[in-house]
Amino acid sequence: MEQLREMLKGHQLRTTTCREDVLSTFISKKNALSHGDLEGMLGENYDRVTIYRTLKTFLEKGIIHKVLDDEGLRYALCSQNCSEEKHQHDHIHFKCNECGETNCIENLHIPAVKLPEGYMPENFNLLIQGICPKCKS
Amino acid sequence: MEQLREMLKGHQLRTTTCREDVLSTFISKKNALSHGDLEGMLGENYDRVTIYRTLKTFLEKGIIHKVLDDEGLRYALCSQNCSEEKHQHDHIHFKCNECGETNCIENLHIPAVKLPEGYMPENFNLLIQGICPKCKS
DNA sequence: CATCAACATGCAACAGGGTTGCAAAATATT
DNA sequence: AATATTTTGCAACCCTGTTGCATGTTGATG
Repeated sequence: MEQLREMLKGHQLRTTTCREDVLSTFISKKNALSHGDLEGMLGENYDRVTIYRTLKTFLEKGIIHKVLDDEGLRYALCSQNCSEEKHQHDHIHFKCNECGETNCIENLHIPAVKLPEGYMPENFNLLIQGICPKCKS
Repeated sequence: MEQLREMLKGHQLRTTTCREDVLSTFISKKNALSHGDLEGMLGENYDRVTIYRTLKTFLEKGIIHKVLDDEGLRYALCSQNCSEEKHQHDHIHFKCNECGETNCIENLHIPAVKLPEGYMPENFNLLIQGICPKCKS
């Protein structure tokens, strides 16, 4: 409750019930969530558009980041305290082909790739698909 | 011309002008293309739906594969001869933040990542964003 | 604790991506 | 040239995401 307000304030955001609810949903569910997921969970309380705008704001402020897989766009909490200026740009995501959940894998770096001459890489995004621990029987 | 027919036949596909045009567009442009890109180039000749279905067919037959970046979904030719059964599942894509083009980087493997216990990876997709050789001045 | 500017929300409307069903057209085969 | 099979175009539809504007909230100030 109180920590939600703190987090929002820390990013220069006013506290509103929608922002608190979206943020606490990201914290409790740990996997990446799409707008549709959030709408399913909170849609009776808030307008679709408000949820879109909340996500956009959180993105800009560095509270969440985009997660892409072959089904579309999702969002997940930034592990580090990212800010408007400085985003952590080195992500590994694992999508389970069984349960469909996508999770960030923390504490793991993407190994260096030596690109051909002339490429100047700025950030890396690795998506691994397979079976997650929960689903392997 | 003739090789297009051969490629289509090789995948058990009837030759139609739409398929030939889409395929030859992928061959001439080398970067990844979205449905919208193709519609822009060929849309006067073919219905949107036909282009969607062509892409879907090519995907299933292993002629093209999906490419994802933060802007959405695109498609690119499979380098190897993939088939319905066997897809090459190890892709590195480079998206230029300057010109917006996304390209496959061939002949480069994704280095092994040691995942936490319990994860069973099946395929890997690495998206690198930065500045491409053409745009670095 | 009342006031007020700045900001957030809901609503309506819209644009784009993507899918499905069905009738008409084109393909490959004989 | 005739036929079965596959493709196409069209209409209709759903989902995602955005914008403009009027109304409602927030938090800072006196």
